Amino acid sequence: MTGMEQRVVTRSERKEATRQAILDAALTLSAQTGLAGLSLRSVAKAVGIVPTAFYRHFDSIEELGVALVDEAFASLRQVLRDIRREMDITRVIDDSVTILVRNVRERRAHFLFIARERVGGITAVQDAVRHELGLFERELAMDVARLPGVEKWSPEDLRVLANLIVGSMVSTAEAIITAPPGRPDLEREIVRTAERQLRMVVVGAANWVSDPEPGIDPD
Amino acid sequence: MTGMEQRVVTRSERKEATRQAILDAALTLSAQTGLAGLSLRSVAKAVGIVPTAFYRHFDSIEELGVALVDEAFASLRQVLRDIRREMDITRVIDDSVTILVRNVRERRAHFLFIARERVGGITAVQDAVRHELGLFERELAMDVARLPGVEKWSPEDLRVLANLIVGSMVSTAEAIITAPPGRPDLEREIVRTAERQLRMVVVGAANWVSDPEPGIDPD
DNA sequence: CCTTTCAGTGAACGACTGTTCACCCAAAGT
DNA sequence: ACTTTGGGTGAACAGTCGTTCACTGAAAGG
Repeated sequence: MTGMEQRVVTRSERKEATRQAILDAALTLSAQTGLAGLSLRSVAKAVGIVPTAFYRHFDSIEELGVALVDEAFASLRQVLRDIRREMDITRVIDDSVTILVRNVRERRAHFLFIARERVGGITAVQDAVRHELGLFERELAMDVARLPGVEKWSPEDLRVLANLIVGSMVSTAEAIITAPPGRPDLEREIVRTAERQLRMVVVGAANWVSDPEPGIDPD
Repeated sequence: MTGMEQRVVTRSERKEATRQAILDAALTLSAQTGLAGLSLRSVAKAVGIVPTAFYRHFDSIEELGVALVDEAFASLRQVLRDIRREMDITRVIDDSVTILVRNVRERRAHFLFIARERVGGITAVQDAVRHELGLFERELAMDVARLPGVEKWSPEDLRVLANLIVGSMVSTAEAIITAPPGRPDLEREIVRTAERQLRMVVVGAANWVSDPEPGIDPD
């Protein structure tokens, strides 16, 4: 470091910047082709380096995929953690939807990546997404169990309700991702729909009575 | 035609058989690589013909993709039509889920294809799926509007409810597709969950009151 | 100042892609 | 019986893919 204000860019800083540029370019490009259709040469061209220079930062294309998955999953875990933390009984719905929408909007590329690879990617990535959502679903079921009125619910009903909520959140996230950017009116419409749907679900849950023993419905 | 019982396979029959074999192989192979990752040579090898023979049946790979989309969409429209037709007020839920599950199971490859291309494919296919689901959602909203107890609902609430139901159905279909084949126990668990979720939604709908004018909830 | 380190370069590899062409030969038409 | 039709064949094309290699030139270390 010099005493001057002028910034001296060290070599490792330049390297890290290039590595991040590769990750950013790969994330952008994979939005159109998918992770499987990602091309080393297209990434290199987008970054502004020659294809072989890529190997100074990653051992292979596959390792780049792993790094992308890690980066995107950090965003996914972040939003799930935020939603779980802000569990205020009085305003769960509005807060949850707000947090979800804000995170998806801010890290749009990451969630687009996850949404794509969740169903279209290689099996390992699909399983990882499912595992993450499954964990959140169980935690959510525990949170919901503490709400008043559901103390007498069967564990299975709790799980089914949590599954319904998570599914609705996935739908909402997909809707936001799919909506063209720079259209706040469409986004607010999605938010309104999501909130109303969650409210309907909650009303349904409030009027729900768990069967203590499963049996055939009497006609 | 001979008077004998022996089957004489005409040339056009052989051609149609090969064409269908190409479609089947493409559907199977695209389940692992996606439509974008489909390779002409891999399809030809699976069918048992030389790569160039492919062009006796399709003008290009892109046209094969279009044919696959058409084939899969026929299955999608079929299940949506079936569900809408069997709208019996007393047993909507069980019937709907049963029809959905049966169709998805029987045409598993088609729905896997749609699920993949719905989020991962090229924009045209994505828009086509969204359009199809949007049509069904509107029709479903009209059907729901005729059920007792929802006559005084606002049109927007009807649309939101239909959107929630469609979303739940998409989740259920994805769950069935994702579940490993030959596991009827997992499948029945998915069916149970789907039915229970729809029942919760219906209970929520039954106890829902549309706001005539949107306003802030009184604390 | 001299040496070492190393991100980036450019050529080359084998394998793969979609597509075209001339050719073959059995079935269909006359 | 002769001709035409047409699905299937095999070679070849230009292009892309991921990856390896020897090399350069400037920054970092001594």
